[in-house]
Amino acid sequence: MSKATERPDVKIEEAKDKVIGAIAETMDLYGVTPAAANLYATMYFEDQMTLDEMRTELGMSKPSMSTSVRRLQEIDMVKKTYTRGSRKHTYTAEKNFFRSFMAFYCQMWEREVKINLDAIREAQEDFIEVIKDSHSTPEIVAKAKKYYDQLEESKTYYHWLDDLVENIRSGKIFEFLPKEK
Amino acid sequence: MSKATERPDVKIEEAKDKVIGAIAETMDLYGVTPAAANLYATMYFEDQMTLDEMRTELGMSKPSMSTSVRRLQEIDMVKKTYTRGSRKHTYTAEKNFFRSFMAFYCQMWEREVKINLDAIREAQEDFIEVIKDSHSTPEIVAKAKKYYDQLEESKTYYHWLDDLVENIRSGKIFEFLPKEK
DNA sequence: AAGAACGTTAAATAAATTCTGAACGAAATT
DNA sequence: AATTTCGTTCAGAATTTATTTAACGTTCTT
Repeated sequence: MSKATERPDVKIEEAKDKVIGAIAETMDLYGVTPAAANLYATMYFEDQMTLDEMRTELGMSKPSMSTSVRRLQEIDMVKKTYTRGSRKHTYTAEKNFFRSFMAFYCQMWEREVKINLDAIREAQEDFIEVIKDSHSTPEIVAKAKKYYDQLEESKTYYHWLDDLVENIRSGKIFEFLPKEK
Repeated sequence: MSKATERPDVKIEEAKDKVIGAIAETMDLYGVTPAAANLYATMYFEDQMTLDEMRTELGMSKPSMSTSVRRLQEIDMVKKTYTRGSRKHTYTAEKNFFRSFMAFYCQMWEREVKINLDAIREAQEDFIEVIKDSHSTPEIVAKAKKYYDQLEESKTYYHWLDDLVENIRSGKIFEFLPKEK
């Protein structure tokens, strides 16, 4: 069976599937399950979907769709939409990849900054105590100083990352890197 | 047993462990296994390590260290170092987080751009064929046009991402976002 | 108020990853 | 050449993660 003689409606679905496959494949970077990745990619071509539509479209269980769509909402790649009349919840995919990018990475990077800076602050306090401790041998003090400085140095990176997040959130990044070339 | 009366050398190890825990925790974002994350975080405080040192330090098997260190090399977070005299391979962790950041994200984003742009190109060709196909009904043609335009629109994002990668690789990003504030 | 429609939770099953022990191969030492 | 050292590959075990079936609670409909 040759592709050239294929019915147009079938050909459309196959073309969509190529893109759906690519999006889903690269979404592992976003730390979502395959089900969630496939779901988002499928929704990318749909206006809005209900849980039941998702289930029939992807051939998966309803709880699976329920948890997947919740995860996608957490990273702001899917929004719940109000549809009057219908009792079923409807959801739409964020189709603007710039917004998906911004929402996801800002969230993740902020988490990275917070967790690491908190740990660094605690550790640096400990190192200072060791340095001031009269029981510490000169070797121990030297070691503590070395680690303290290494952490101090690394803070530059986390502050930079924080700055990056801010510039992405505010849209200022697009002054430097315009969307259109 | 109170922390205040703790021996300095023990206190140093505990302080290090706080940071090791934080780094390892946030490294899930980098798509590495827990073993690899722990290994990198441990190596962050070491000059260089051999496989056997890793094994004893983390209390894991040698094959596990071998695969972990290979994965870390793939994303340029660990480099193999030549140590004369020793037959054992030695490895050092990339301690400059800017370089880790750049290497990892540029690699991942380039992959995302390539996979998706390839799929988009193929799909757009298909949509054009459908549009030109005399067997296509007006509804089918309209649908194909809609999808074609949606993909065309999304290409802006991938080109921007490609541009971002380029500016990170070249270091030009730091003209806009300096490392030191 | 009873019943149906929805979505979620919980427990279980299934699937995929990760890790280990054993065997292997290459390189160096004796 | 034989033996040891070192790193990797491979097959299986163990753990974790993802998914499903079944039951539950809520809200709407009649």
